[in-house]
Amino acid sequence: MRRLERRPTIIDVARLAGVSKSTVARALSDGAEINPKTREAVLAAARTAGYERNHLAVGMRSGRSGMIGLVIPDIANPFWAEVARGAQDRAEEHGISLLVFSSNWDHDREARHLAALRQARVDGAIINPVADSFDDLDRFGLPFVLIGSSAERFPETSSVGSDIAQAVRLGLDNLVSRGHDMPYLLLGTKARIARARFLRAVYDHCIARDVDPAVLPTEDGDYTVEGGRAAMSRILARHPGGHISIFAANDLMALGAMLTAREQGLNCPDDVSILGFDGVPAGEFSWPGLTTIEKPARAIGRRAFDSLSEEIAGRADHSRIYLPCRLLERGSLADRAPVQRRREVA
Amino acid sequence: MRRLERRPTIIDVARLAGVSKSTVARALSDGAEINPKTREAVLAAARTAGYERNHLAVGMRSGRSGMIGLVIPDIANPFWAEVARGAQDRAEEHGISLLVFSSNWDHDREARHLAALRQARVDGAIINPVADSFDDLDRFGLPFVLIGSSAERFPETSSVGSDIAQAVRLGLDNLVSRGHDMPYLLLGTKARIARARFLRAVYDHCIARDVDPAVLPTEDGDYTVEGGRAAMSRILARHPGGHISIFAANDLMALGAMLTAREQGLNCPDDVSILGFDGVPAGEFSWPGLTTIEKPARAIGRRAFDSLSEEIAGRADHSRIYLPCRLLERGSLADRAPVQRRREVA
DNA sequence: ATGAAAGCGCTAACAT
DNA sequence: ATGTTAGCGCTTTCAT
Repeated sequence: MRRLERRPTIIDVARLAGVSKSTVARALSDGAEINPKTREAVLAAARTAGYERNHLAVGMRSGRSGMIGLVIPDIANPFWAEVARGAQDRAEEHGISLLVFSSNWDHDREARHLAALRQARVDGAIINPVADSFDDLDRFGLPFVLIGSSAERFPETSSVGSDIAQAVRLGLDNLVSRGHDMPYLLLGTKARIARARFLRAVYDHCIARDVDPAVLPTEDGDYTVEGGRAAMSRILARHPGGHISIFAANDLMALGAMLTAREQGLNCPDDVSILGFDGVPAGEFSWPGLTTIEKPARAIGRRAFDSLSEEIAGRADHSRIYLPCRLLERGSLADRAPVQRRREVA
Repeated sequence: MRRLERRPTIIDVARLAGVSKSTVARALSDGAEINPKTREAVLAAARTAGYERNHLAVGMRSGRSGMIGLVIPDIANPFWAEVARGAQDRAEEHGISLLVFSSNWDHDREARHLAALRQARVDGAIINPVADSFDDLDRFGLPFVLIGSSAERFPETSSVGSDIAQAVRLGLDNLVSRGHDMPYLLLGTKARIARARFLRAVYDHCIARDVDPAVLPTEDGDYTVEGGRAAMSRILARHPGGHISIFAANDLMALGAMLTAREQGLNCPDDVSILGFDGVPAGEFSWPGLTTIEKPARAIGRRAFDSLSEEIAGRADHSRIYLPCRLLERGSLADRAPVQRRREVA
């Protein structure tokens, strides 16, 4: 492996192997018609030359860059980081590189990122759109797969997300089986699709269980710890007394509610039961551990990659995939015998 | 903006603007000699043509792909996710795209990722090497910057990390000022550079404070929650009685130790004081909140990008940067008046 | 099964 | 200040 100034190209390899450069190209590409013996010889020559394929040139000529984009709100958010990890794992298995962009819930940044992806000539993208209109995505012009709740807005597109309806059923049924009444719903930011999906799932479940959805006590949050604390304060102020059950639309609000409850001298789970939604790592270390519904973040990333591969290959199923969530029982939910129910109004 | 089958190229723009394609190229590139008026006209033509630069072609011709690589152990780990976020933010400001790879602490995967980066013709890379030899990095052949503890092994290379010595000083001094004796040291995985750096910083600090480092009680962990639990059990078994102070080399072990202490009926911070290291989000929600030393993860990512830019530009400072950490006081450390010290042996 | 030749979209001399 | 020309490294017809 001589140290060259110039990096070796297929021409160098061709010379070394005593063949033409098209033969080298064929040896390098997978399904090409070539004599196995010549291929071996070429590959050996490539090895001794220290040759490495120039993906820029390959991409330019073949129209396949071997890269895909991932556009998520925040790579530092544990949920999205897990999604990224799943996508990256799968991409790696397929020899695909991943370009990662954080949109920061900003419409303009997202648009710029989509443009950057196009200019990088990625083969496709996995996107959690903050855009409320289809415009930017429509203009995207490349194959893509949507992830997360906002996918709901784009019915014509392949998407991968978690099964919110199943998740809410899981949570509510667990609460009921423990002898709880309908919990306070700690909702997320208004106008966010995720909020509407959560609420609709609760409503559907109520109707299926013959409960009047209108009686559901709700409180607005904004998916942050602080929002959870504030909402909890308001719940405490309005609550008539007795055990309080909370179902938060995400873990951060649940954790915030737990902090505020404790500061007010309330014990979780004896006085307050809190059920979260997401499955963030922090829920494992709170006291008590946060019982929550875990979204399959990494699996979402993996499946999104698979769906994107289909899209790129042109096998346009345009599938909408909802992955099931699972309940993580950790101790923030009280076990209330049905007999005790009366006392809770006291 | 007509809908073309073929994506417009500079030739289309040139035709539309009535100039040659080199003029278009000049209008598009930043520091080129061109009449401002023609540039405007060309840019306008590009806009109406719906032209978007092909970065693959640009990269191929100019030798600059406009992409850099980020190789970290695990994008799903909150610390590395923050680093990634910092690097991505800065990259975005400079119009650079980020290729992200998780090495999973695996030597072979890392080597494959470095090869992939070379083949993608990235302009450079930010790397946390798991490699214990310089070989792979030496062969890398592209500008790069090291991040994290392992950088210690490669003195000739630009690196960005946290100032462990300052961090340890911060923690130990705080412990002393609260009236604690030297704490049990909960160390990380043997043979990991990070472990040695931490230990050396403690020793240095001891010597500076005229304490015999040999008396330091240590316990081995492996940077995981489980490792922290196991180590805590051993500490509990060997501890003669009285208040226990723990200084863990990372937050996960600290959190594990906290869980075990509570399970053994010990109160934190009354019976056990625990000091962590990292600043993971979970520490905010434990009970009590974990007092810890926060590493400037996002800033490390940002600075790493800046250093890499220097390397790429050829301004080879080969700087070693250590960013300061800060103490996050959250309640897992007891305030022990000096007078109380005697009781701790009781 | 292999080689020759054309060209992907762009930049960088070199002319003018 | 702008145009002309020659590739960057590769894939892909089209011959042979």
